[in-house]
Amino acid sequence: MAKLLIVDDELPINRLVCKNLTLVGHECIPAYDGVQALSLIKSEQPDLIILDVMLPGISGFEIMKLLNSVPVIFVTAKTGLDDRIKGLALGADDYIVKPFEMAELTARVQAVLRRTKRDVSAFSFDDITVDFSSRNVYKNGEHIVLTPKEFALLELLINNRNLALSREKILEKVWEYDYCGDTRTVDVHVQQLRHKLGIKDRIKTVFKVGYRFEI
Amino acid sequence: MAKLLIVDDELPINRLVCKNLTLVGHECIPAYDGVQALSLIKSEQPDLIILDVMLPGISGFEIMKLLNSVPVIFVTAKTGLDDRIKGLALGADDYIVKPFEMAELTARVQAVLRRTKRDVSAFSFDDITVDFSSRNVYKNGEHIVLTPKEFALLELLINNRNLALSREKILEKVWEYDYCGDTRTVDVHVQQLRHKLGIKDRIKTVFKVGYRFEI
DNA sequence: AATTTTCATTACAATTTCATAACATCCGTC
DNA sequence: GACGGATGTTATGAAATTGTAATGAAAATT
Repeated sequence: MAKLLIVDDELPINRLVCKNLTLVGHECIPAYDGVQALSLIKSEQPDLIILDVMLPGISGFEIMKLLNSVPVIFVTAKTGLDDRIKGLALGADDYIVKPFEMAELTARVQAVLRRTKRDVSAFSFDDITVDFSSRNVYKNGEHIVLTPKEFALLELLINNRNLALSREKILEKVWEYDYCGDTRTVDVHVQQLRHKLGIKDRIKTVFKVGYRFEI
Repeated sequence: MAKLLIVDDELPINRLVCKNLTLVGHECIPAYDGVQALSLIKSEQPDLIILDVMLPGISGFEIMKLLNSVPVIFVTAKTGLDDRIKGLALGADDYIVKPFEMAELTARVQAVLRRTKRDVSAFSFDDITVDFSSRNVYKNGEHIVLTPKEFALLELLINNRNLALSREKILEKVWEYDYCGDTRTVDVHVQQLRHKLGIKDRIKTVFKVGYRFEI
């Protein structure tokens, strides 16, 4: 999960990009012109900027000249070679030409985030942070040690937050598919999670069904 | 300026790429198939690899899976979205589609080299210094002798610090790609590193998964 | 060829995980 | 409020996983 600044003056495109990148877990801040972008870069300190070249007022190229260390993916309608080279020469981390497929944009975003080490595939709620890439969990900055089953269960709950998960479903996903154990096993692990994380009301019991992680 | 490995089985293209990149001041080493590429990566330790996907023998994708920290620019004739995403997901630093203009390739090479500029030929933590260029390790100024496997493992851990690395991933990267050994081998080498470097708590075990180097 | 070094494998010890059981408490229904 | 089933809580021992040291084969060096 990373904080992204989406700079594009075309409202529908900006919306679409934001929506898609939010869906894969990022926080997206839209900006619709160069001046707004510069101000948001200062105040929000995004991890990555997706920057349209053609902007009212200050152009994308000029914005990039003012940047220092923030990674940038350039977006433009121009397919001319000069523009691409200009973008890369200015220090862009990547370049994508309109019209582009959303899948390609998200792939490029992930690639840039990975190599600039700015991606923190983490999930936070209350005073708890779950870092999936390092498999660490913190509560108030303090490290919480989870066993493999506990971590897998927490991961499942987070990925299906606000959904009621049946014990059977949980068994199927966290344990082996054909595992034929007591469903009470699930209960015990849920209690363990509640205890270790100190969250009583986030993991709700759905009577006669299973559990639901509410956020 | 930099040492580049050009991997392409089509002789004229390989020649052309080499020629152009040599003209802008790089040292170019050509490779014409996957096996040759792997061997040259080991012996020459290039700063950047330009990698064609379609190769006789081992594919470009498979080569990339085995790489650790060397930057890669993918070259392919396929314009399909899947291939592009696959390349980026595997950790490619850039992607270029045939046929491409030489000016664009050289621009992308410069861009990748600029942002991967490895000014850190050494890595230090606690009382330990790891010098990657000379492959020396010091603890309190005292020289620590590491075997090749141990050094490769340490390098992998440092390059992926604060990430949970699975035993399979470690085997894949440090050992040969088709090596089919006991995963306990990884454990033994990790213990050896912990012992030699005198770091017990830096290399954490991630139960049921593998290890994580914390810094 | 002899010596040294590297390293995969093995066996066993130490540790961790986790399913189960046993009992306590809660919930909905009557 | 009483009942029965469902869930919360805690403890325990077996099983799985990892730590450790030793061994001998293979590779590298002399």
